[in-house]
Amino acid sequence: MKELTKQQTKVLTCVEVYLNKTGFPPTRAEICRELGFKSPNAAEMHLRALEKKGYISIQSGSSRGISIVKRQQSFMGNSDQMPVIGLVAAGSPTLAEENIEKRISCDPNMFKDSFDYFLKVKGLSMIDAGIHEDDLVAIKKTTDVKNGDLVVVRLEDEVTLKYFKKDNHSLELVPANKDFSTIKVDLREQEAFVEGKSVGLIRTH
Amino acid sequence: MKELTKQQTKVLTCVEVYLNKTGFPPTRAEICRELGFKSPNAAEMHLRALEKKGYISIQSGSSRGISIVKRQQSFMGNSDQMPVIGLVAAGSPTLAEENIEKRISCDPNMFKDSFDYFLKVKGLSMIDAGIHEDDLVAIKKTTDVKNGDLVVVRLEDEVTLKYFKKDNHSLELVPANKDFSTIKVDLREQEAFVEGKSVGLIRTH
DNA sequence: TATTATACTGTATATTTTTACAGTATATTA
DNA sequence: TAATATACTGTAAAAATATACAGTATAATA
Repeated sequence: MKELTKQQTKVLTCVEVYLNKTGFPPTRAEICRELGFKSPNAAEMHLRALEKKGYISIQSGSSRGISIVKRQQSFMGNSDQMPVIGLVAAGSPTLAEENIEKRISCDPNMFKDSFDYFLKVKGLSMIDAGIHEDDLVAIKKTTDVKNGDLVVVRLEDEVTLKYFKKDNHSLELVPANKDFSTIKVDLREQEAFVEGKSVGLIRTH
Repeated sequence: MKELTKQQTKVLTCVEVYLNKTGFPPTRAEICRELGFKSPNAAEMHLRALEKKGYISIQSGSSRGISIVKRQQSFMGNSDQMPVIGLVAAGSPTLAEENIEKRISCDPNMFKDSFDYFLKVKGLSMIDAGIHEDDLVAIKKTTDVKNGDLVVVRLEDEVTLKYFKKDNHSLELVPANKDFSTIKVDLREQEAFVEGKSVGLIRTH
């Protein structure tokens, strides 16, 4: 399979996302709107290139006649088997097979933001945020977190789910339970690794 | 979900098959060709009926703007567009199109039990159960509920989400918030309709 | 028996959409 | 330095498409 240029990749992704969202492919004009092009011919040319390289096929004369031959990412019909990882006291929550308790069939885009895995909550430290033991918190792997975000942070071998509050060299990991106390870290003395942040939660009744 | 007529079923299947084959939905004319109709209006009418009954949604003004909401056959690892209904103070939470706030792509079997729709929570009456305002509670339509279940009950025009507790003729709807009081109903005097029970919850952070 | 729902045909038109053609600009390769 | 590939703008016209309107026919329902 021939390699794609940067813009061709953008267009292909745009088509995939649109298809994922609406259930039907975009028109040339819609691709332009999405990617900021001002001429439908811009989209047309990229689509032709994608067809020539075998990534899509175009039904000539049909509106929205684009079908994707080779997907970049596997959207897998909207439903992936998302892994569930136990929030173990020790160690980083890795996606290694032995840490995966089970998998749940659901859409990685069911929340506002996409996510990578579920973390199964242990303990009651976040109970006042409505987060119970055994709830599954959807975690997006990222280090881009803001104060107030619900984050997964690793301190040495300890992994914890808390509210994030950082001020210069001072990091505070704030629980939502008055019986627990805030974890305070001086980042000049101790390292802290942000593993990700919560984008949602699911609970089985 | 309302039942389909024979011809509506044919049209829905035709759309699914076409989509499966080509990757994009058919036009009215193509549906006609496929099913032997001689007027595009025949297809149009059936599509309108399918939309009204909630099986598809039609993007008005867009060519091939059909997306399938509810598939007839369920495939493995299926992902449906599950409706989200606002918990309005008055009236039964019906699946009529005007009550559907939006739809979320997810697996109807992602919880232990299957479910039919999401109910968007209003108010704080269940806060101590970790159920917050705007949480989406997955509701399975059933009247088969046990004491202690989290249920959706309708009393006259009032719909409420509470814990279920029934003893002979006495029904209690118990909140999880000390600022709210239990609703007590004598079933010999007032009717109560169990709309369904919660099988799970999702929350977007 | 009148009314309503289902299930179409047939036509027409406004709108959407594809797609061709004529250019411009820039970076890379020969 | 010329040629080539990438990456567009801008315009326009032909074709595809949605969709409204006016009918017809039939079976079920009130």
